[in-house]
Amino acid sequence: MRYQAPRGTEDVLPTDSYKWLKVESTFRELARRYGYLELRTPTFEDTDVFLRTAGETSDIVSKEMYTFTDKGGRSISLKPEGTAPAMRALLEHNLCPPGVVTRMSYIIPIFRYDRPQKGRYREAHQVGLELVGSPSATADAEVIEITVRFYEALGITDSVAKLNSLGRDECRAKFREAILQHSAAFLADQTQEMQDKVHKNPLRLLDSKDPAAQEAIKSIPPITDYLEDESRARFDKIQELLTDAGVKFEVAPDIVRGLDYYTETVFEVLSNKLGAQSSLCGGGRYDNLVKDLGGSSTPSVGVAMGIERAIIVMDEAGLWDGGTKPDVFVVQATESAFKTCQSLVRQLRSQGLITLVDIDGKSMKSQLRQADKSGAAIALILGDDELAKGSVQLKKLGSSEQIEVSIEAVSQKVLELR
RNA sequence: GCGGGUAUAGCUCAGGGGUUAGAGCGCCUGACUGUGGCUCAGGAGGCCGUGGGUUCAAGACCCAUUACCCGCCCCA
Repeated sequence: MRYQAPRGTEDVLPTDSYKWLKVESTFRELARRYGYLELRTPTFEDTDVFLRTAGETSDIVSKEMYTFTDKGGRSISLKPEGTAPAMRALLEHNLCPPGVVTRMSYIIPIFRYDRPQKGRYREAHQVGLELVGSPSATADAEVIEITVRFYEALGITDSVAKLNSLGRDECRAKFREAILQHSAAFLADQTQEMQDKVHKNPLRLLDSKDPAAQEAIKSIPPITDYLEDESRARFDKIQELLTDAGVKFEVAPDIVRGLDYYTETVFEVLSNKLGAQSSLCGGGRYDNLVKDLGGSSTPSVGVAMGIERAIIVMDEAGLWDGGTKPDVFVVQATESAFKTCQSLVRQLRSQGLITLVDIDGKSMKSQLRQADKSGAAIALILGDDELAKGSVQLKKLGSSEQIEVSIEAVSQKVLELR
């Protein structure tokens, strides 16, 4: 136990990786059906990509990035989130000119230097979607719908999609003002750090877990009361579209998100199985991000879903149907059967059957134990008697049924019975 | 970054100053000829997280450190 994985990172062991494959393949299949093509971007980016987009007031960018200077003197950061790099790539390759709608997906590691906890790691993984270039409410609804379908497909049923609108610049300014007014008395008692935080971004007060903060903001009307007509109309339209699509959601004024680039729509899916971390995913509309990166105005909406968090919730809900099991284990009963066993194994594998065989010359008893432990559905036993008859014993593990089949017919028989 | 808890076998955990550190599960071997699971018998496997200190004596007490867990913060 000399070396350990670095703090906040984890190994996915061979016995658990099927969970990751399940989450990723479920996501890929869903993305495929909605026409989202996969984008792959580098693990690190110029630090500016994040400074220009996620915002100075976000903790993620201001204090949680893995930033270093490379040997060429460039400031580099491991990516703490996926949207800004995705937009950088689109811009760089000219894939989002005005008027063009682009759908893309990604599966990435993210890095944040934070104190690890249940559901919170220094290296985490996300699957995400970006619907780029559309200002319409239908786009927001599409992304939210896919998100909810994703969790449905994984069997996660007790989580709730929460939806809010942060409006645009003008109404948000008015709302910030209202928060500051209502919370002035509360803030006076707070630490300097807290005061600074709220003054930089008053919205952050809304999702505070501090009961005193909750009390202070109780009397503030929801932000949706401040929305301009256009934003109001979009928010209503999204809800209508989601309702039509049979997507369950709740409107939640306390959903504000931690990245500064969001405009209007924001949403999360929450679960109570994640300890202090309640959100399974987060997303929203980011109409200014591409412009912030030096492109033309490109209204867009996206979502990022945590893989580890989905797995935690599925673990606790007992939603796994087990990993990959071998179809068949070939047991060599006598020494002289070695070559025939080997060729039988090759034959089975060429048929696409997951086939295991002992490689250490263990006793037959041991081989059958291995077969049992492996979870193989069938054991094929081959010794001198079978060699003479050109047959094998086919044993259904889990029952004690055993039949003799000719060696020519054995692949077919295993395919039928596995 | 702040506060609290935990660290003993592959896993879950006992042992709380005094010989060679234990249990359950798991693993390996065997119970006469070529048959797994159940049972029984035997066996392997421990820098008692790491470093220092106190003591005749430390797995145990003290300090530090690292990791994990729980809260704050933050969020995937």
